[in-house]
Amino acid sequence: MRESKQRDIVYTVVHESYDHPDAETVLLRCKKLMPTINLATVYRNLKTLSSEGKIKKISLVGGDRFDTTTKSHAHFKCEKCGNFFDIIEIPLDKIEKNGYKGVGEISYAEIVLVGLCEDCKGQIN
Amino acid sequence: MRESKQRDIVYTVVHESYDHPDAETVLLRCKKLMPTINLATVYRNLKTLSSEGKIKKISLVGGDRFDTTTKSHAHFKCEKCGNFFDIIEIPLDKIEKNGYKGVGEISYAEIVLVGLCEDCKGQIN
DNA sequence: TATAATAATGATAATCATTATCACTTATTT
DNA sequence: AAATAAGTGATAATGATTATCATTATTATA
Repeated sequence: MRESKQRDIVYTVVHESYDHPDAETVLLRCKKLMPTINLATVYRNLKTLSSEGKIKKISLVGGDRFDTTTKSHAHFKCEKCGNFFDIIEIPLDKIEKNGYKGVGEISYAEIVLVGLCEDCKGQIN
Repeated sequence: MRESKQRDIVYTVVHESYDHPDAETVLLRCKKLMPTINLATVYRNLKTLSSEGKIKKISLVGGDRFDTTTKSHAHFKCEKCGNFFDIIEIPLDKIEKNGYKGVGEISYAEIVLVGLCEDCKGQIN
């Protein structure tokens, strides 16, 4: 694996974003740092960084999202406004590892809790 | 909402499948019951049934999957062989509902545990 | 029960996210 | 500094899903 300015930029952008951007958004933010950077390069590096474990990919309806929190944590999605954010880490052992038929070993959990965010719950409509 | 043989068939197929089929697989199974049924119709009805809450859509890398278990339950995906199945229901209250900043109300959880299935764990390689 | 109104279908084009290709550029090795 | 090959940019291709639209089928009503 060789160094590349583009890959560094993609990592920096994802690492400094706290809103779980999708690939298109990552591209836009990268362009502020390097206007010539290409969409394919962003996808390529999102994939590379993801398989290296340096960033985390969250598969979601409407496209993948990315963050850099390496610890296993859950995401919350508001059904109403679409707001999407982290919730504090859920320890894996809370989801008992044993007793599930067919499961050998759990390495990580993808947890998306869906409901209403505080703001939407407070609204009349 | 009017009745349609096609929608009934799509529902029946999803309901009687225990392997979380994707849209293409649902189409193939529907064709056994109605050879003229169309892919667009399958997609349309998967969406309709899903927003009605009659079937459940699981967003996953490599395309959406469907099942009819309405109760909140978790899915397990083997990293090695791709095997994908339900694990017994995880009660929502085990994931404490309170104390997460910004979360108003949780209606359901999408939980995918990723790891190795029993068979793959047992293998040498 | 025939007819009108309109929801659903089938066929297919369009869209959207993502991946593949390939000539060119750049980082690293010698 | 030249050789090697990984990485990039531009763009075509792919695969899943959605939109369009003429035709068909379901339901309400005369």
